[in-house]
Amino acid sequence: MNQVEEESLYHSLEEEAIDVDCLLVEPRSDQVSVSSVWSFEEDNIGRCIKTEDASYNLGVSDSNINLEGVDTTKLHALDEVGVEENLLTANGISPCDDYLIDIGYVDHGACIDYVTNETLHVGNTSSETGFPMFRNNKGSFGIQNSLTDSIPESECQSYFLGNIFRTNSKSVDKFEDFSKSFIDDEEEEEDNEQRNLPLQFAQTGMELTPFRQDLIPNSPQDHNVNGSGITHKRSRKPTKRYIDESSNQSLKNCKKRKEPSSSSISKVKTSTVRRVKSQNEVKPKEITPFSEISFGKAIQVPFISQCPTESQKTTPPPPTMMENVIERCSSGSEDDDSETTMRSMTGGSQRKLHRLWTVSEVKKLIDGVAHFGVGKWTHIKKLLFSSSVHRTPVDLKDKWRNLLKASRALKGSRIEDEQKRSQPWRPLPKSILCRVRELASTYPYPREGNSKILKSKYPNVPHVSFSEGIKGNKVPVV
DNA sequence: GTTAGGG
DNA sequence: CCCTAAC
Repeated sequence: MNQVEEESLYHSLEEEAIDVDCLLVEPRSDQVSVSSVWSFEEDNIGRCIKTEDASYNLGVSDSNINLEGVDTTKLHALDEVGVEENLLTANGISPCDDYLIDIGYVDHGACIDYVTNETLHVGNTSSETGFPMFRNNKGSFGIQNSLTDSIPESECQSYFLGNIFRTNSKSVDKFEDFSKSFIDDEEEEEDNEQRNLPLQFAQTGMELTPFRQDLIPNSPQDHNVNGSGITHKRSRKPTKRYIDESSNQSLKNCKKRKEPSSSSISKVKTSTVRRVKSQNEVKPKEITPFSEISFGKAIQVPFISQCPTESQKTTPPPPTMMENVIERCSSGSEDDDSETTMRSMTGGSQRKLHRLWTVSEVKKLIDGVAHFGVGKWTHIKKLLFSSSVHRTPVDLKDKWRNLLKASRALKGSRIEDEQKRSQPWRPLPKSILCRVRELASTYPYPREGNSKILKSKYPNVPHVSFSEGIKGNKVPVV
């Protein structure tokens, strides 16, 4: 292809890209946008985009949508059947209620997915479609249920067991805990926030980004009309943190616009995020003229350069939501009777949920220390705290440290009854503290009176009383 | 990846 | 609970 041809092609592509961009930034005009997209694609299939791409952007993974048999019927069905029916969950919750009100474009994609994919099955849905709302909590879970309506229940269960608890290889009991925690979980407000995610997500245009990417740089022969055998990596839904940061970002941008001199697109540094490992890279974004000054819309992914030579950066996939899911799943289990949900919002970075240590947890920890010794936090975690996911080995270590402190304090002031008054914040039974003290003498915490405390004293001591019998395997020979 | 220790 | 150095 010579250069002239290339240029003309790029030029036309550029125009069409602009059109699409207009579509993309108007997520609320539901019917129009969807049908327009299809007609657009119908017209330009030869050059610009292949069916797979379109379905990709609409959330259809294994698309039955052909251009010839264009889906007027399907789209009709979409309108007539009623999306809510399709998405109604097994437990009666319709997760799309909220979505459908607000989202429009993205949701239509999702709905098309359901309507057209007659051969949809769980594995496909989960692993390949990457349906943006899937990895969420309740809502997405419900969606998943809806997808599996026609599927044997065992299959669904096996799916969840296989995927959610893949690493831990839990029993079905865990699954029950898991699902229970979805049903009667405690944090309503977080749920609400999460439900709002797709709205913002749609408005940011994040999900729509690949559409334009597919549109621009590829040469015609790259567009496989059949779209067979091409797997796309799909952009994921941004995490809550991402949304927060983006919101802050957009607020900043809005402020800058209001301020007198807003001539240049200032490089707004991302608000200081303490945990850098969540690579939510928020790039400075240009506010498109279409965007309202609202949270989500202000941070739409800009259609930066329509020049095809400049490769557009893909928006970084936000970190997985699995962590959240797992945390939720564990929250229903065992001893989380008293669990405070203090969230300190320090500048956008969220602290981990502060969960008070229950007595049973402390007992387990002490047991573990008695069995494995101090410092074997991962062993203790794996064996005794495997069910409570939110307790990390570091947590165990910290707790043990605090217990030691407490036990020393107890030793100092020998007034046991006044425990409640002197230490109202620690309603630990004195028996436990006594045990901690005993263990502390036998298993001296590293560097904390390490050398002072009886190095010579071999731990054949009476600390066994708590859990009947140490198996004698790991006695710390000092 | 784990642990210790300071914050 | 977070962070980080040290291992």
